[in-house]
Amino acid sequence: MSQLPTVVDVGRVAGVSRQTVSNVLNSPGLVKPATRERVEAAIAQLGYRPHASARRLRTQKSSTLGIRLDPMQNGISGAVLDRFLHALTEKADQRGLRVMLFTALDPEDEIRQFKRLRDGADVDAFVLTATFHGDPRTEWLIENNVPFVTFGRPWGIDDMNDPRHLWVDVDGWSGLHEATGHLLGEGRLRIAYLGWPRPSGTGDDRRRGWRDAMESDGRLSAAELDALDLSTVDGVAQGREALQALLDSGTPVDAVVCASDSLALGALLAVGADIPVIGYDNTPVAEAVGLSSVEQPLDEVAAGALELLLGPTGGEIVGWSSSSTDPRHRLVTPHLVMRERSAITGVR
Amino acid sequence: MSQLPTVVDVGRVAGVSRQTVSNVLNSPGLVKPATRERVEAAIAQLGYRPHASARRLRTQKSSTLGIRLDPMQNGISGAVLDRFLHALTEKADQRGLRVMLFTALDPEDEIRQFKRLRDGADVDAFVLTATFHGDPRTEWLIENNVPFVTFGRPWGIDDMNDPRHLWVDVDGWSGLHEATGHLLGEGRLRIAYLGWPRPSGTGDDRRRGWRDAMESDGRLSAAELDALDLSTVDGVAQGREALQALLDSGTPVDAVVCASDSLALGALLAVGADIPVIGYDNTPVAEAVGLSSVEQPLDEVAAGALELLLGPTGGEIVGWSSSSTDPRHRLVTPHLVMRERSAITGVR
DNA sequence: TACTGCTGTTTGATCGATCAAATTGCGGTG
DNA sequence: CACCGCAATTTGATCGATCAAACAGCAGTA
Repeated sequence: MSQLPTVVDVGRVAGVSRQTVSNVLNSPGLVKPATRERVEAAIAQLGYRPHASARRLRTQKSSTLGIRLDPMQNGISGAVLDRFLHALTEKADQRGLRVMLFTALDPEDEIRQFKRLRDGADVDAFVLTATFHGDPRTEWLIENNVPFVTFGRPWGIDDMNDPRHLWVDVDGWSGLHEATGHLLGEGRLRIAYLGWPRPSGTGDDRRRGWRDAMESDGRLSAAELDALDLSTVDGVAQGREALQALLDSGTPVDAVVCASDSLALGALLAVGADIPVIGYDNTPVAEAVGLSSVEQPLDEVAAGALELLLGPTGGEIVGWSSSSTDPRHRLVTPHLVMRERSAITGVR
Repeated sequence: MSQLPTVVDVGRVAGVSRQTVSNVLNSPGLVKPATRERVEAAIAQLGYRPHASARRLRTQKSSTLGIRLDPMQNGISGAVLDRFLHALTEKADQRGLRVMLFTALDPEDEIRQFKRLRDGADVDAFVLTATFHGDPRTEWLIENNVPFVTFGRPWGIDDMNDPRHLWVDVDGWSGLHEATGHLLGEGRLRIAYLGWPRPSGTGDDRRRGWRDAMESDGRLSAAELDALDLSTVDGVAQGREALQALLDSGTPVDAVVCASDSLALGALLAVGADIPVIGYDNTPVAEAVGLSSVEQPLDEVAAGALELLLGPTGGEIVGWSSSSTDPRHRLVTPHLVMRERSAITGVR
């Protein structure tokens, strides 16, 4: 007992050869229906499972994605990566792929890990998060012909449409545009934007969403908008200070939209309950304190990443050269989650 | 070019056979030093990496740990699991192990995944989080002789010392005991405990830490302690309400210690800036708002889990039957992180 | 009859490593 | 000098699957 069954065992029970069993699993179309049923019955009877390592050795494919787990994302928003990771694992599972983790100290070290995992045939594609301009990682992957997809668009103009660079991203512009529009629709006029210092790919994109919504509303002048456009590094205390400074300057504020939940929480502490604040990322904290926020549909992001990598249905990683008509990237639209702010309301 | 080098290639360059190369990698003691150096030079020159799948096929070991990524931990504290995951990945890397993720809908489904991953030789040990009394998962793993370790002690009395059940946990009693002691040392007397409803393994353990510290202080009666002992389901709003109710009842409170950062944040909102509050888990939120908290040393937990599984140094998973003198579990002591509460102070 | 074309199935070789057994070299001993 | 024991290294077999090519069976065609 106890020895796991192999294709040979299944073949013996079903009265066919190894290869036929293999065909039932991998190319069912080749096998006569009657035979296929017999084999399938034998598989069920023996509880046969293909031996992943043996298959990988032969096919030189691991059916595994590698993803770097960051040492600790910046404060509150780290949760976003984790939710993405979960969504990715789930979607990958559905396609028969596994997700393997690794850590790295810096981009160079990460490249070293790429090499290690690729050479050991541990993974056959990578999912990257948080790419930046002139990222050495994507360059290396492209040069070495390793399939990958990034969560986050490449912010350099050249890279953006490089067909070898697959990417998925959330449309921050749209998120802030919607949030701002919602507040305008509620009759708020002087809506401030609390974001990060320029230049910041994601940050500037979100800022643009706010600004465009405000400009198409048209009631505030460019100068007035400039006054409502705040920048500070991410953090609750920083957000609070930035907004406090604005209020102290005497500028009236009807509402605030933010580039992150950390900033939003800070803003909330500064403005109190009567002025609506909308954050970004819809982190657990936002939910906990009842803060409205822009939710990134990470399920869609994960599904999109896999679709770019594998095509709409497949479970085979073929690399960027598959079909030149396939889409190369996908922009996912976030949506607004409005809340009553019950937990913090009434604090002051 | 482009074909990855194999043991044969390395052997050719070094002027030895495959097996000698293999020995250099796996049993260096068998190889004459001079030969070993030649082989190592060849390995470096060719950039040789052993093919993980080939090795696994032969040895029937995957050098991979499986861990379930939960659908979304309860609110704020989800971050704890994520930090553990990171620590685990890092420590596993150091021992040449990989971490593979999977998802499951419920314990039964998780067992199905165990089977799948084990049969496919994808992983050879599992790390479980959040075990509960009479957990079918640990039972299945024990019965089927699959090595595993849990983060979280089994709360059933029988299971606690089952030598086949390896576990690591954080000493919540000690964490609350220290937090309470710290506040007592600062001259606070009427320290409330805000925790979860009984019965809760972790929750009751933490409560006991507070209670023991208060009792050995001795200045409050049992009845007074009972009045300061609060229970509510986890959440910011719930924590705030529970504490508000206590204050409304006229009971004076000098400080609050909590079973979670969510509850602590709620408490903080209820009591304001002058009364110190200490949370649990030291989540990013606690850091963001400047809340004191009990930090779980997840590095130690992860390292401990691997040590139980593999022994102090090894990279081989041997299962629970290794040596009967090895330790079966480990209790890690958390430590207090005190903060000034700069972000929330002054809100009221 | 012999030959072609097709479908369904089987056999031989292979992926890259390790295990187990065989082999070589060599100093020591009766 | 033949032989033993030991250390260092090599050779043959194997892990479980898939690929590539061969093969059997059968219909259609000349």
